[in-house]
Amino acid sequence: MMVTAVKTRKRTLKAKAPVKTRAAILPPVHDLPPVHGLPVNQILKGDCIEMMRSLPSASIDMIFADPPYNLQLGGNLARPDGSHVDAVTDAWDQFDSFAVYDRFTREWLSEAYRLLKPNGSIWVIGSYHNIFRLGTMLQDMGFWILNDIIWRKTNPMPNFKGTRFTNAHETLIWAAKSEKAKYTFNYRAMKTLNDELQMRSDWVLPICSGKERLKRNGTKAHPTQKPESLLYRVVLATTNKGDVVLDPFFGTGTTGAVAKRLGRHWIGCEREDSYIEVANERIELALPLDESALKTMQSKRAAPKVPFGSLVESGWLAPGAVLTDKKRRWQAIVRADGSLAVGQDTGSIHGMGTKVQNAASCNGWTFWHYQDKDDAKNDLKPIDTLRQRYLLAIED
Amino acid sequence: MMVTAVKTRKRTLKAKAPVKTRAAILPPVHDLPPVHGLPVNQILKGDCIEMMRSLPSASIDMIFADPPYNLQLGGNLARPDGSHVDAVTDAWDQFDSFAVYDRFTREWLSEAYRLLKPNGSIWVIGSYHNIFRLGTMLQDMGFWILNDIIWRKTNPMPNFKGTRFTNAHETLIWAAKSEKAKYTFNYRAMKTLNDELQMRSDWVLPICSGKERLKRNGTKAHPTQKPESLLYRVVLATTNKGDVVLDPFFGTGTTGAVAKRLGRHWIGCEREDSYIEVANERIELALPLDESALKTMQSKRAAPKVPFGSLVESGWLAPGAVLTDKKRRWQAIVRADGSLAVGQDTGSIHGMGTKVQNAASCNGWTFWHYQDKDDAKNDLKPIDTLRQRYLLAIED
DNA sequence: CCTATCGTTGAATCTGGTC
DNA sequence: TGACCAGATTCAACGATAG
Repeated sequence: MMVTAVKTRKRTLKAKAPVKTRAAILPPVHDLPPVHGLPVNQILKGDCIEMMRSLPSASIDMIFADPPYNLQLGGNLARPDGSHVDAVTDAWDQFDSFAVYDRFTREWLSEAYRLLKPNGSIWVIGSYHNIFRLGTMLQDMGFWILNDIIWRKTNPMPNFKGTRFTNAHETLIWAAKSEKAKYTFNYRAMKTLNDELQMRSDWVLPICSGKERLKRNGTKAHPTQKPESLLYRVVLATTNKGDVVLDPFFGTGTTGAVAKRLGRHWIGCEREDSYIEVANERIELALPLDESALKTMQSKRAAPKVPFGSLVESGWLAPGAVLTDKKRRWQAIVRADGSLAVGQDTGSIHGMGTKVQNAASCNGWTFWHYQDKDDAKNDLKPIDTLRQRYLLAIED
Repeated sequence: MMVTAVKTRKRTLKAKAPVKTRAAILPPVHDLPPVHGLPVNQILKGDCIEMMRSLPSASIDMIFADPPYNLQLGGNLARPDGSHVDAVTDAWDQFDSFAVYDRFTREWLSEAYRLLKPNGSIWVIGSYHNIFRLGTMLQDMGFWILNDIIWRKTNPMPNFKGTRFTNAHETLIWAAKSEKAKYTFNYRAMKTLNDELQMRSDWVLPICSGKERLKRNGTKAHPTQKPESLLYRVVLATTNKGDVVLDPFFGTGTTGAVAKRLGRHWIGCEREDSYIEVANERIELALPLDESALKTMQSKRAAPKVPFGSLVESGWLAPGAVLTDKKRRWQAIVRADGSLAVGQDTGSIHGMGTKVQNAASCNGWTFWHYQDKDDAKNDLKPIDTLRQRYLLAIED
């Protein structure tokens, strides 16, 4: 079996281009010592299992794998405005059964196990369609799970038909090769990145869009391109400078681009020519992360928004409680879902405030009041004071 | 095999207690129709698998299960043949203990599958130690996963050693009994609860602490008591009033307390006397919500259907009236039979909306607009507002 | 140049009743 | 069981265009 190494174009060639790119102007940032016996900083073209078999055992420091999710989609899906949703229907995501998917998974995970150094670690990412199978198989193969990480998307696609909860996250699993392994975890770097608080297992990051999203002929080059901010955190947390990172499902090369920026070696496996081409161009141009990408890496410390319903389900205000305005002109009953009922009319705290006053708008938090039982005087307090207390209670 | 029903104490008994509880003073608010052939609103004392075997097939609307997941951590673990399993030291033992855990899981999940009604659904909760095995087994048994939900803890325990990411979440899986099942999802109630945004798959809720955390002799009564807010959302989202909710790992009865409050029947399985005692006391004190508070915002799907023709024959819209789309690109004439005419073409409000836009489908109620005479500004309103008024008018 | 509005789009297991 | 059709259903971010 032949390994075809598709090298990224040489910097010297790029410098002759008529328009100087920033990559051509800037000096190379890292000067890493070479790695012997490994085809580093290349894309290996071909089936990932075969490509991995061509590499020597115990040679890789970290593996990041974004395998097919095995989505099992029904027919076409339309948005409420009638437009068509461009779904992931590529051949590479089609498997006949869980058994077929499991066999495929076991094969590439076996190679991953062999390739990892004893103290190396692996990351896999998936959704509920496949992540449970990945996790089970990791455990059965002797990997030792260190964390499951939730990527909470700030801007997920909604559930257009209102049939389920909005699927607003993906799950990553981080595992060592054994229970006793001395894996790399850059605790200090993570804490710094997170405003001096321990980095948690839930990461709030936007999906990959805008200028970061790679395009070919005006359409997305890859259906499931991951954001660089996600890989940045993964690579920074669990590798050291000069380490070798392997991505068996390289796609458009997010892992390679981030590894290059952070001074790590990378190896990618990819079958599709079109992805390889895009990835090589991208990595060649890889620069220090741009402003917007850096910004998303910092934690967001803004106070969380509190839906009125949270007060109800957390028991701060019981369904059935009576709210009034400050002058007790109107009464409203709190209902189980956090809506208010005024006579036959129902709606949100803001909507009902607007309605009873026949106003253009209304801030329900300050308009509606409740009677505090602990208060001897029959004073009314705006429900906003409950929100303040709730915020204090849930504060980290 | 005997089923021991440990009933919650009767209200009349409670009334004789020296200290009157709130539950004793208030009249019972719900009057749920009885459920025949099921020991509802009781704790079944004993092994959960045996208890579940005593219940009839296809009798349960929703199952919430918080199974133990410390089995592989070196506690006393017995193989099915009774022999002792040594503490987990290597991958083989680890695999061995997973096999035991899997067998246990398969047994109670089989019973859960049998007990669920065809359109019922199941919730399981766990951490990375066991959730992947639960998810895989659910899929292998034919359950159809609807969502995985992340309970994002606002106040998790820090990782004291700084060796990993702070484990700040737990994972829930929500699954139907089959792909085609018509499961219950109260979309509108969830949207209302979340300030008019779709409820997402990541839920931010505090852990159970403070006054809610049940104590015995000054220490926590149960090591993993779940917050009521979590169960509140689960029960409100995926059951209807009067449904039967089963919790095979009842513990201190959070599921029962919330079910009672929300007007659902509950059944709990629990082995430990101390938990049963605490749970019964707690549920006895839980206050059911009254009818009006229990009501939630209804989706249009649940509202009675209004044929467009009804608006015409009731005089809300005269034959000959002119409808347009929002941007006045197309005009349609209302005809006496409730059909629309656009030029020579005629059809339903939906059909004509579809046709003029050359779209795949169209909701005529929101597409077609009329001009309100009472409105001084020449604003167009969707004919859906007429339907809303009609619905209010015919409501008694 | 700034702001408002409109159109587009993203790993999605995405309707239900009747004939 | 499949075809038909009434009708319910979306959030955040980005880019282009208009004012």
